[in-house]
Amino acid sequence: MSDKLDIIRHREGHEVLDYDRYLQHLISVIANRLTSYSSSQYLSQFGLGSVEMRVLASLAYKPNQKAAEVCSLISIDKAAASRAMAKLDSQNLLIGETATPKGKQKRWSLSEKGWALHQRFLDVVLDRHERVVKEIDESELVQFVGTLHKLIKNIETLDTE
Amino acid sequence: MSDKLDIIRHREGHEVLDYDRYLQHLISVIANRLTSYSSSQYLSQFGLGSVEMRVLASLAYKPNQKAAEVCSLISIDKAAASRAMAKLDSQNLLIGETATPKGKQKRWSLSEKGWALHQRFLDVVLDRHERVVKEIDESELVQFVGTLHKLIKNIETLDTE
DNA sequence: ACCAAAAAGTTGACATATCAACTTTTTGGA
DNA sequence: TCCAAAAAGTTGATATGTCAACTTTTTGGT
Repeated sequence: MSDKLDIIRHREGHEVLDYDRYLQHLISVIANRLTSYSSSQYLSQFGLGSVEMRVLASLAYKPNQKAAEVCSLISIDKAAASRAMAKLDSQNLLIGETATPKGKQKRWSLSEKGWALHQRFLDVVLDRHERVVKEIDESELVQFVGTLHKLIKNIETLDTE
Repeated sequence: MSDKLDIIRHREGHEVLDYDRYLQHLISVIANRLTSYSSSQYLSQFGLGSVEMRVLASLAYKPNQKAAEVCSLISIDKAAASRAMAKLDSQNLLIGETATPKGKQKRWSLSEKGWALHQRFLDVVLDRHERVVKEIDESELVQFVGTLHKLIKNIETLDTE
């Protein structure tokens, strides 16, 4: 048991959570707000939700990927990816190429239309990001991102201990 | 336009998101994993979900609160709070007291049974927290929490600009 | 005390995230 | 080449988070 950054306070004889220090709470509040706000931006501006836009962005980042590789890159469930890619494909935002002429499974990339949407998406992402990190200087952000990566590493082993 | 901690990379003539630096992505991955893992812990151990447990914990932190005050403290929607409190109350985990004998709206606190469950909840929270922050030292966590609070402040004004 | 307005709470709907079960496709050994 | 096993993908279900519409309760002015 470590006493570093104690997340327990005492109140009238009871132990209670200290919300101001409880990482999971703080992180979840931020993530929920960001996801919700982004989703409403994407839906109103592009007619697609945040899942679809994240998949699209992942295929810009790394084209010619299988569905499973998209899942791995952006930490999304294969069920969500399946539905999102079906929707993107139905709107001709993707190009799917099979390894052989008779193959069924495809590697996906963005179509022209997909790339055009991706550029508009980036504009929205950057504008929002600027507002989110406003008045936080670069060195602090670098440190912060470093800690996020450490947390992700710890979280990967959560259910194996 | 600021160039601090650029979240855009260039790849084959295209601008793409740099996932390793894109805060929203990193934060969401952590929050989703933590919420999902916590929820399964609470459901299997207590038969209640994370929404119910968060409301319970908030009434430990600050007893004798109205539903709206619970919402404000833990940043939860009043719809979710309404459903969670109905469930907690149905299991006799709460005590509700009206301001006057004929009043209808109640201020909520934990019952004996509620406090007992809260103690078990804290054990689970602390165990998980230890694993999440493993090998990250206190000064780094203090800095990290400071940045989280700055982000929360920025996020509060997201839709007003 | 009454009533209109405000606040609080409830209910239904939908987006996101995840799991489990099932189907389809691919892979690799005989 | 054939087939069993593995991998990949699809579909349905459920938990969380949020919004909007509606109902109930409280508040405050007369």
